[in-house]
Amino acid sequence: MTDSEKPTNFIQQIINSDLETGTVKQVITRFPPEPNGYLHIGHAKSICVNFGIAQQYGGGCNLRFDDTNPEKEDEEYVNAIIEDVRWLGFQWQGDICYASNYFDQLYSWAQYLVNQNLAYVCELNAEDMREYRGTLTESGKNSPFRERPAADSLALLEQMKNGEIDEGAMTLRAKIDMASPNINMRDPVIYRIKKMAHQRTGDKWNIYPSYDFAHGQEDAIEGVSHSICTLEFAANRPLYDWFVANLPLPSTPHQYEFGRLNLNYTVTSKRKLKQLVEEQHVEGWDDPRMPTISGLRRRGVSATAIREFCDSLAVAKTDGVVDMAQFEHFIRDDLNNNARRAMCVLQPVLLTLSNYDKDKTEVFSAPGHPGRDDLGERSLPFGRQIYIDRNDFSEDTTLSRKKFKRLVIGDYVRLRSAYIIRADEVIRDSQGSITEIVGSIVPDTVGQDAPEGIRPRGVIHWVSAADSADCTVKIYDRLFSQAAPDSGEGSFLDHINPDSLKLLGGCKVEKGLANAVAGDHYQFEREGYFTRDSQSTDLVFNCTIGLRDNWKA
RNA sequence: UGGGGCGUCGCCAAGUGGUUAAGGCACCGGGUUUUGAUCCCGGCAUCGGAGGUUCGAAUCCUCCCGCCCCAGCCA
Repeated sequence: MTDSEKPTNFIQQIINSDLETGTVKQVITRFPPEPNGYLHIGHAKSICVNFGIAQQYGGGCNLRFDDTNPEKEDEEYVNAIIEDVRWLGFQWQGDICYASNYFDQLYSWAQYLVNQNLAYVCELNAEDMREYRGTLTESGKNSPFRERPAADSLALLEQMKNGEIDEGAMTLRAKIDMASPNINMRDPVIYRIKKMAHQRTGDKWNIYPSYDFAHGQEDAIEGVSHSICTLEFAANRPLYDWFVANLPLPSTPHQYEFGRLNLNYTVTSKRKLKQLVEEQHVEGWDDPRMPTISGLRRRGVSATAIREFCDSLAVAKTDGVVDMAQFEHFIRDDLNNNARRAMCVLQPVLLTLSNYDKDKTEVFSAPGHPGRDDLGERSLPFGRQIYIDRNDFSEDTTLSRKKFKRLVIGDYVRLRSAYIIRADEVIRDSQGSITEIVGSIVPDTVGQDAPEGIRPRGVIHWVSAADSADCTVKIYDRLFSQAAPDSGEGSFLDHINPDSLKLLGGCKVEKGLANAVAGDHYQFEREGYFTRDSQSTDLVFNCTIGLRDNWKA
């Protein structure tokens, strides 16, 4: 779908109307990750939405770290997130923003609220506070500290800030309505004591603002016009608006929520991904089986594919689960159009062409891509001995041509970009397994149609035995064997697929790929799409995704 | 259960009172093909349910059913 055909989503409709009425002059959005984990495919949608809208309306999008909880955050994540956003192809407006840059301002707004008699220092402990909060059906009760004089709260807040109060002993709470049907409005905590160094502000603070007290104000400071987040924050919107209404903010941002991306056969929750990493169910955040941006990148998924996929998703208020096949479609689509072709034999078996001179070699030329001349040509050395895949050979002569379009003893097949050959006999070891196939070429068939009377069953790939490179290939399957690993009884860990990684050693690849670079994409013809693994020094290829395979055996 | 949100083909999703109810994915047929790929052609829903308003409803009203989110000093 092109942009012009794409329907206007509900956020764009709101923006259009804001622009028309003049309530908004310049569209500013933001992508606000908390640096407590790596970005995943779900974030990619949010990134595409936020940066995409800013781009569409000629505005800007901020990259802002919502670093209000030093307990869970780390600089490693900050750096990984920056790299991922950049790799996805987006550029934020101006400098990178941090919630922690606004801590002073936030603190003075907290004092402002106290002075307005709209916040107070509460000494209820966590347990009591829960008790006082009430339940979904019963309203809460006022804290006994609710009517504390502003001057006292101010002094206490200062002591909290200075580290003179124990963690958990006090909080600063907004004074709203303990009887509100929206639990978020029942005097929410806006500052809590955490005597903990922050990765950016060091030990300056002993108290940190809560998400609710920070987010809208950050938006206001940055002039964000449309603060777009996911559905689960909808219940926080009244609180967001309450701060915007009661604080002397430089602008009045608004929050809008859309449905986050869910994909089947995987998990998109930083908490769970972190667990997979920490409990070593995977190699790390960038394990190619992970739905993280870094994992997908290492797997060989292109940024373009991720963007196209995200753009194909609707921005709406429904929260569905997208079929992994839909993502895979965009991965294949991009790779099919852009990946260079190459041949790699995954399970090699030696094939000797008995009628081809021992000392003779030829070099054939094959296109880098069947439909793209700009990808040039590649050279394929050929000789008396080549490797083909064990799966491309059978001794069963009863196999129909339709059912088995590969090499069968006594029959013909086309070697891709080379000769038509025939299989004549097999050589076995003492165990009886095939160690070598002996065959023969049909002369003058390179680049030529099959001669009269010879009908190759199909086309198979191959590689020169003398002039190819050894490599290892990693084939991945879905990390979880259940479509919804999250749901149901038990842990999502119970549904980890034990066979999600298959390691194939001793593969043979075209010599030209011996120096392949991680991030370059290849289609190993008749197999799938691959990229060199960035974490190995040896020649290791990760299978990004297999080719579509429509034939039914 | 109180509040908020959502229910259109297996999945995603257009649709905002009058359309043969878009499109994509998946799937099923067929064609092309030196990749069983790509590509091409064709097939594939009466809109959660029941009432009602209307000449006319997926679109409006009523009731019902189902799913998601909120009771962190997480975000």
